[in-house]
Amino acid sequence: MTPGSGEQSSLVTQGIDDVAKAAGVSTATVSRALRGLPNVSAKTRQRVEEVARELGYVASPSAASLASGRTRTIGLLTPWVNRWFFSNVIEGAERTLRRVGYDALLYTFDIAREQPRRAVDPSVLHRRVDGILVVGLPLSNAEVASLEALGVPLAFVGTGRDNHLTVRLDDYDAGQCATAHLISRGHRLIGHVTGTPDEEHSWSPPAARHSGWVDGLRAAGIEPNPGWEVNGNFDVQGGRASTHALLDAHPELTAIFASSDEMAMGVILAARDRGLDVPRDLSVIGIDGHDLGELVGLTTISQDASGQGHRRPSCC
Amino acid sequence: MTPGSGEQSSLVTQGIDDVAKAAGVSTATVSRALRGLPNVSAKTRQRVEEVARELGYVASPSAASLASGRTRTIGLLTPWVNRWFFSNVIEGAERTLRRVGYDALLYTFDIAREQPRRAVDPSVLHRRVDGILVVGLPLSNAEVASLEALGVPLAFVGTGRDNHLTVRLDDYDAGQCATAHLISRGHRLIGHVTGTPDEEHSWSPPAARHSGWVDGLRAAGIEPNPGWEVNGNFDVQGGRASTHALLDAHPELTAIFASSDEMAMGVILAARDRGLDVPRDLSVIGIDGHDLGELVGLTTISQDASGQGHRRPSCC
DNA sequence: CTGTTAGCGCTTTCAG
DNA sequence: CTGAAAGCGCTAACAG
Repeated sequence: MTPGSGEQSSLVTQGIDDVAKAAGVSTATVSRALRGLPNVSAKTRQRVEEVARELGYVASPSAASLASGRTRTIGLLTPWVNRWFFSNVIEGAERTLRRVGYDALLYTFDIAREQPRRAVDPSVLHRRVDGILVVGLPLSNAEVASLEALGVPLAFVGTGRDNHLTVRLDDYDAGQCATAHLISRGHRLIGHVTGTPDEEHSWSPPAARHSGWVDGLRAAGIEPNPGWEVNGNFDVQGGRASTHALLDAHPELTAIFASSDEMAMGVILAARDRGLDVPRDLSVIGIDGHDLGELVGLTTISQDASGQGHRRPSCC
Repeated sequence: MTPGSGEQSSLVTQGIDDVAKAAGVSTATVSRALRGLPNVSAKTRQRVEEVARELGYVASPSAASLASGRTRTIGLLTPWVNRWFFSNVIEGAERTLRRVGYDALLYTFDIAREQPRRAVDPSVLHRRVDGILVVGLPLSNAEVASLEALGVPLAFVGTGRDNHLTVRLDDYDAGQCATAHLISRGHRLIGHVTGTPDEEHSWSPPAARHSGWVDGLRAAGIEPNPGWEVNGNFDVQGGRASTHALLDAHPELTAIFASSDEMAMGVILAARDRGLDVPRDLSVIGIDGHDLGELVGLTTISQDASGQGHRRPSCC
């Protein structure tokens, strides 16, 4: 017996030869006809398509990949799927990819649990994808290099440097804008809840937003106190816990700029825990445009996340 | 030239033969050694592993799939990824699958936009996955049958009938419980915001929760008024809009049970729009255990979504 | 325990 | 425009 010949119990799977035989043409012609290649006469193509439909023929993706070297699959690298920004980008990307005939393979890397997190292992992507979309995952130079060594196009959304295909917010600008907004409302003592900060990547979203905050304050003649910033880990509970720490140390703060809406909601929760009224006692601003922001009176700088997932140029 | 021989520019890709040659064994032995099969001596395995590592060898998934008939990939079928329940299940499932060496392929079907939605097309999954996990997507009998015809294991989370491998909440019970809770607080005029209702599937989560609401009311001697229920489309804005319609028609309602936390938040937004205080003027209860529920004083019946994604038995 | 060998089911030259 | 044929890179009998 040869491998792989175990027939699927409930289904007689048709191969390209069956179609060729039934249509009275060669397998090469079937292949060309079904993939819409030129060099096939209209009537031949039509007959092949008809026969294929009758037989319920669907090409084997593994066989096609092996023979062609293309997988018609894009790898989605992301730290989380259950966060607002990420799930929206992923959903937008998957829909767009499927529309153009590509599959979306999901790879998550939890960057919050382990610090420093384990490096992205490119080997799982080896010969498995035709392209890689990195969603909101700040990578080290070594990681980028290892991904590039895979020899497939690499694109970024929400993070990534100028030398790559990138769709992202101007994070520096957003941070500055948020800070300026609070200053315009009369605040001068403005705290900052950042995501996972890492000194290595000055271009990562939290780092850029942080710089925006620093420069926004300085532009108003305020020298940011390093003690005014805490790490909220990009989630609600992290934002809440870090805000408590922040306000314990600096009860004088009258406003807080959080790097994401989810952390901003944590800030609001913490404020409530402490009996503070938002925005009377404490103003809060975030970044994202989270659907639930309105529910809690959150001010936010919004970004079109699913649009960003969509906007990725197809890589072929 | 043969197909697929286009070398990746930046990388000389090693094949199994290179490893075999370098290790002084046959390709079959390399294959066995690297996959951890028995019938390989410890020292041979060790040498093969070492050589493979040195050469940076990673097997081609398409070649392995074609030869073995297995893809080591599970298809995740879901209507959305940007909703609380779904993203949590997907994230849990992806992590668990990767840990056991499986890839997660994402397939979304937007069931809200089109009514009735287009049927799930099984051909995209044909020979592409070793198993299918349906996440919160109520399928028709015909769809289930077409998926089963693929000849791979099928599992459900959040929906699915008893005759399948299923992980889900007891939705009927949850609906009854939520209703009973409101009744115990003295409410008798209790509205219901459901998700996408479809008469065909009495076992779908919204339908079962709806039944729980009906029976919960009846158990207290209250006859549910069909006008007390509206469709909130499982999202915040849908919950909000439908609540306005509901309260326009039935301002006498003092409590609302929503089939999901996201819709419940929409209910709260609508209440605020109308100047109603929650819970003084209107009590609201949802189902999910959404992280943000606390922020708005939402009562909820929680379910461990990422745990449900994890709990799927591996299919091999 | 290990090697030999025949495919898995396609795609792509190359020749007509 | 179409067919023949040679692989793509592995896995799984089978024989030793």
